[in-house]
Amino acid sequence: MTDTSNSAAAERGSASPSDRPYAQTLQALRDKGLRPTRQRLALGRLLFDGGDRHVTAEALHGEAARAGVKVSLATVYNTLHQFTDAGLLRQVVVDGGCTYFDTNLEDHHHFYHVGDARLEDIPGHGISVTGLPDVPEGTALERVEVIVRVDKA
Amino acid sequence: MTDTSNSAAAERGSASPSDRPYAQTLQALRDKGLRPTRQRLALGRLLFDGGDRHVTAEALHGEAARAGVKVSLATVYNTLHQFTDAGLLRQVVVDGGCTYFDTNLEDHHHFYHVGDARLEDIPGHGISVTGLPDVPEGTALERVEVIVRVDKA
DNA sequence: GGTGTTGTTGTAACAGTTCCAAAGAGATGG
DNA sequence: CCATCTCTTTGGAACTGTTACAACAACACC
Repeated sequence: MTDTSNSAAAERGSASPSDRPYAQTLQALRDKGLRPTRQRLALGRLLFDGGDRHVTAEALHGEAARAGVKVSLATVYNTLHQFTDAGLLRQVVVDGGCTYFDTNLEDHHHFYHVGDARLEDIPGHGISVTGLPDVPEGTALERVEVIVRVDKA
Repeated sequence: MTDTSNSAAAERGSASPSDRPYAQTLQALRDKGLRPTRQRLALGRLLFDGGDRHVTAEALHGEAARAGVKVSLATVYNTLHQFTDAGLLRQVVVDGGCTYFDTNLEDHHHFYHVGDARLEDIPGHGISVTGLPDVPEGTALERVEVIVRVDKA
């Protein structure tokens, strides 16, 4: 029963990402020479379907399990790192203890909810940091991170 | 850009720090109802003698050992947290893996040297972050952290 | 299909940190 | 100075998030 290979035909994505959740992931995996395996695609869908997200490895692992996708924690870690290397995710550091991965690749900053260890994008692009001195001798700027720590009022 | 007078150094150093290195620590411990034990005083001296510092628990432990002070790692952790609670230290988060404690209590920001996992104060107080939206409903601002990640050029 | 390459997985290893129960040091009142 | 009570310190076990590893599975290619 399988003449239904239209999804394969549709893969060459130049349309909006919400259109075909896999398209973006698929393309990026190809570009990086990573095989589009069941696990990677499933995780890709969880990550990139819907809006911007901030996940930890453990959280994503649980989510996958709940969604009926059988993936090992090791694979979740591998995949998150591969996605990061492939430029599909960004790693955000806010708190010892665990690592957050952000699907929003734009230059932006975060609110960090101290109480529930949750990360939230700061909306808008109006933020700017002024008065920064030159970086130390012999170093190059990598990124400026602004983390606004907030807690329950 | 404000004038760069160092008020922390002033507050701390007006009575020549090398003179009575314990004084500040002692007083703060008293205020918090913590006994001024050998360990706490020794660590206090290592931390507050000299300029602003950024230490990890492990680093301070090693330093203490090298200085001939016998302190267990558990005590170093305890002490760092107690000092933080007492308002003598500030905890800075830059990278998973380990926790940094900063003796500089002023409102300031950091360069983070990615390569050697080292933290450095950003000199001057001219930095300001503009364009920040209001904090999310039901939360209160705790702190704005700016971390300028730099790496070997 | 065989065969080599790439992925996945469970588990062990690891690092930093915290927890814990027992021993030690400091304060307090006689 | 002793008894006693409380606060500290300590070593080691336990825990957590993460990485390493070796065996097994899946796929691509001839």
